[in-house]
Amino acid sequence: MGKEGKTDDLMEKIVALCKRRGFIFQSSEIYGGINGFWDYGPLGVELKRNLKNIWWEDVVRKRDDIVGLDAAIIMNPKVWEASGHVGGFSDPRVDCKECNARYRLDELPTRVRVEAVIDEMTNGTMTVEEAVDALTGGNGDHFLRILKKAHKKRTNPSDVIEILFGKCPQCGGELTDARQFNLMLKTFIGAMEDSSSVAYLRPETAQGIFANYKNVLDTSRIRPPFGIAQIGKAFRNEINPRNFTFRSREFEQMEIEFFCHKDDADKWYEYWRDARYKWYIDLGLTSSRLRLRDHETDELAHYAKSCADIEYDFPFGISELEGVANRTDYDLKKHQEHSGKDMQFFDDQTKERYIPHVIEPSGGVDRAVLAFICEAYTEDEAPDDKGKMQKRILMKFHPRLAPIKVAVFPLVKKEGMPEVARKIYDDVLASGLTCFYDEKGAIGRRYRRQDEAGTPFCVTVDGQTFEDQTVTIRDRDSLKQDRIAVEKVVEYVRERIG
RNA sequence: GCGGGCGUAGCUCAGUGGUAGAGCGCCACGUUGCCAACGUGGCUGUCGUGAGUUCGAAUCUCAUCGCCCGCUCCA
Repeated sequence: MGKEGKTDDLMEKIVALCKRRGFIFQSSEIYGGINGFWDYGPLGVELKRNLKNIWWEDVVRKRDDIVGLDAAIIMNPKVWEASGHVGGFSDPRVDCKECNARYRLDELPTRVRVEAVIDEMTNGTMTVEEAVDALTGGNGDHFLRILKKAHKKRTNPSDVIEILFGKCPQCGGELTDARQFNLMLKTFIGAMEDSSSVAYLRPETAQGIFANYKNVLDTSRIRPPFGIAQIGKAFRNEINPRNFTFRSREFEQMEIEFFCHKDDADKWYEYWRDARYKWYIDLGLTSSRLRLRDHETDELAHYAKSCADIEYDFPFGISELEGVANRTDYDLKKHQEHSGKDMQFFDDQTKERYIPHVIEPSGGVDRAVLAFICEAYTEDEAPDDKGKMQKRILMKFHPRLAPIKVAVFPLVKKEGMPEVARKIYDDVLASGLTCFYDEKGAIGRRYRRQDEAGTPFCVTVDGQTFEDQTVTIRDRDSLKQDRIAVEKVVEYVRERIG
């Protein structure tokens, strides 16, 4: 009820599966939930951890030009002043209730200002157009109409003020009260809650890297071009969290700040843009739903010279997974100004002293996890025990990402099969692969449960196991079974995980 | 933040003022021998939360929290 026409909505099915199988739960659900926060369940945490580990392996451990960092979530508030997060976004805003236009409070004229301008207009020292311009910066259709009419009819100035003041300059609608918009979550350091103890939960991980750039340079014997990588939580007090975990108030970023000479910045930008795009493809986002999009010049943030988004076509629309930006020397320069510390690098070969430019590949961990979940979600048909085709739901995770790599079953729960299966299970666990043992219910049902968990391989102990020490191993996607020696199970799986 | 829709068992939902239900699931036992099997028995709810109206509220009213859609926002 109330879901007419949406019962087969893909995103709803995915959210339902995530809960049913223990991938993702709403935070604090037993207390009615809390908007914009999510918990990862037993399968979800494995999936997310696999993704982060693969990223870390690929961008830190397998490279000699990137080092890792794990900075604190709470930093000196001056960091956020330097980065522009405190100043730029904390002005009070008012909205028009009619047309939803949003204004900074200081963009709107005060009553005194309205009185003064109308006064000038009445005296003839200002034209109607100039008056509108003075009051609204030229963007006030409603004000223009009212003032023109008032001018022609010589309306009493105080009546005009009453009509205009506190109304939307564009449509004349009612305005809301002024409200503060600051997307940083705030807390207090120490026991006293006053303005001197205010601190912020970081709204991005990048600043922790910039603030430590000098420390890393001085201690790790590394020099440009080099990168610092970090995975960590960030917090934004989003006005409207939406689309499952896609826009959350607490989220995790995986981010590289890559420092290089200005002359090499374009080259490194292109390198990282293409490398990061390929990374997602290699992990299984092979479909046409992934795309790389360069930003138009007018779309660029004030600190970026160029920027590309790696985007995924989610069931709710095309949205950004990762942004790769050429941030120039903007951030280090800002921190040099605000901290008074020299951020220059001295190249003793070229004898050049410079502030490095920064290429930033910044990805959302939760967004990537969600994209891999959406990509993996598959409905197909498989025969039941009578050969009749039944709907099957499976998660086609890349084996590297799959939360559980292998499940082990006895074909039936007797004749010593559970004991043999248990032994295989223990051996697989000891090898370091995630493994799941299940002996409950019919074999077909156990296979289907693992399909929904995205487990790529299921090993089954049957009667033949006792004759020749072999088991069947079933492929999640094709349903095909191979018969292999018991001692080859780990090797078989490892070969296919890659 | 604005407008609209919605909230009943783990899941999907029925129930429109009079004893909270179905299917699936889950658990146990038996049967069963490779893809959501069958039989028998069992488990599950502050009807999102709080207040109000009423003899009586899952049902009507208000508030609140959460979810979905469209705008808005995303430094």
